Amino acid sequence: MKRIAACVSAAAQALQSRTMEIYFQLIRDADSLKKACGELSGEEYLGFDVETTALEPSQGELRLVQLSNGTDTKVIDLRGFGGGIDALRSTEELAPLRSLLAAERPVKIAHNAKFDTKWARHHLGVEVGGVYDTYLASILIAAGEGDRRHGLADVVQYFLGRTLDKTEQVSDWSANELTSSQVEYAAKDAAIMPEVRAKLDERIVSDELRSVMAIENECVMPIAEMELNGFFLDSDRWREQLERVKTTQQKTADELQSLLSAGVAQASLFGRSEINLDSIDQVSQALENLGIPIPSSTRAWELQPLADDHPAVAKLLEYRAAAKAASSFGENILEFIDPSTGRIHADFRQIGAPTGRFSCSKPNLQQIPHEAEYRRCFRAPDGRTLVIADYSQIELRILAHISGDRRFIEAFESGADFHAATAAQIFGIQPADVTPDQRAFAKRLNFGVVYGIGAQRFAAMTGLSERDAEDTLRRYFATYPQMNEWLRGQSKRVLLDHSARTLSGRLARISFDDNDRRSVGAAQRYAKNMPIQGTSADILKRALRLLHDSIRDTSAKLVNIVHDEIVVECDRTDGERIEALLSGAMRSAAEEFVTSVPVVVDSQIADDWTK
DNA sequence: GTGAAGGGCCAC
DNA sequence: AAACGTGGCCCTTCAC
Repeated sequence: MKRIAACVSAAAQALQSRTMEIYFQLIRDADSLKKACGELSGEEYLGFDVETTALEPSQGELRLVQLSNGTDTKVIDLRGFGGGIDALRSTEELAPLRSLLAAERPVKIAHNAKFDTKWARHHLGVEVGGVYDTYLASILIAAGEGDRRHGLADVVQYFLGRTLDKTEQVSDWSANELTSSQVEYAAKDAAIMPEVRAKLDERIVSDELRSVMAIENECVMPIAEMELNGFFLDSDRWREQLERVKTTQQKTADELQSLLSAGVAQASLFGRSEINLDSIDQVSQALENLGIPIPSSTRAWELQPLADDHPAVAKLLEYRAAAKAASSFGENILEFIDPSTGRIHADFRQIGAPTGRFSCSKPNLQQIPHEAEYRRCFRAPDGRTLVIADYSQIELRILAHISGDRRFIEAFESGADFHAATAAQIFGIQPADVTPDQRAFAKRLNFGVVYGIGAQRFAAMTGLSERDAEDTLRRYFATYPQMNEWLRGQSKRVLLDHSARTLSGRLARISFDDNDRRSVGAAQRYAKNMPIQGTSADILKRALRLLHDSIRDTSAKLVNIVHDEIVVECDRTDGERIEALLSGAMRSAAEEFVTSVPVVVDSQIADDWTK
């Protein structure tokens, strides 16, 4: 065994520097691997890290796997195993490593474990069991406060007061012979993890975040798998749709150009004006030249009222819609199709928002327009089918449960049309007598309340006078007194404890400027919304774990999630069975948190992602 | 050329 | 011109 004394510099303010001794063993053969895995298998926790030649598992080589109990570190060079990277998945030589990784104990500690587990899953064919993600732990502890970064070096600096050298991270991991500096770096990264975990976990415990930490850790592998699975996009269908959009855009662009240049006498001499239709400045100027009163912004909801009287405004709105479709939902998405799988492997951030919601990018599969023309392009490949399930009004159910509001709960218990039921309660009429207008009204109120809407905004939204809007909100809250109490309580409490929590205990630290009414108001609205939005995220994450476990040995693969919706792909013959497993997992997850209101999951089996 | 900020708009 | 919450992406504009 090689012994290296690695000097790790202490925090600047420390009085003495500290020397940490790292023992590591470089493993390149089956016998040593078996022995090493045996030595580590009794540990409760192991630092786990990998070094790779690319960022995407399908595009590179898994070169090193490091495992460490903190003092004894094994650096496994996979170059020597199984005769090439394509054979790693099946080679018997790696069986001891696979079973160590697959076991629930020892728990594997990794920083952004999604990355490491994806590589293990893709190249070693193993699902990593028992994960502790120090990256997610750091984010949970920060709870949205401050602009701290959460890279491993940042976390080590912040929590251990030491500086971690990451310069070798981007070195050449494909070289035949790795340098001693590379191997040492690899060893150190894994070796430090148990200590990082211990330190972070003290905070997890003292901040009462154990329960939400468990939810996050157990969600890592489902998300890793989902990203590896990818979502099939029919590029022919997408191109057809894109052609239609482009034609519309071209046509509306031409029409808008001529309408706008009418205000400028000499503009259309050569048939084309030089107005950039994507420039707010130029378009506003042109509208002004036409004598059209320009609102202080040119957002759609501002322009809409002017559209009836001014054809140029109507055309502008039409153009904007087409331009948006052609840019945000155009050619670019096709570039994300991985040539080796023919599918889109988007990047999901597990704690994308401090509320706990996921975010998604490259591309953002959570903002694909709802219209069937777009959604039908995401489909099951031949022989497969999609199973789509979403929670019915989950946020309103959470609000009903959290606040314990009797009448709001009753509106759900009736099992009838929820918005109609609330309309009946608000207007004091029989459910059968609710008009479509009244129902739409109640619907907007119900959703507005979740976001802490005020009378002013509600008035603008509905066309009511501000007085009438106030009256309506008053009547709404008089109808649901316990909900009103809860919302007011959140408003009040945030001023004292500067935080809010979800039902899993997920924490949001909320700062505001006492002297700034807008800042206080924003904090109060956030304190009302965060527990609701965040509990919904808790539920989805819990559902993903239950689903993951229940479809493990089936043909089903998780392919997308959108806040309250899960999309699974499976063999055609499996559809009904998987639909039952999916809606069962979702219902069970929600019922762990929401007990005083029925939970409803709508599901269907479909060839494509339309409803 | 690159990057940040602002405006706008898609999703839930 | 949003005092309705959470994101990401595209475009223009402007600074370096």
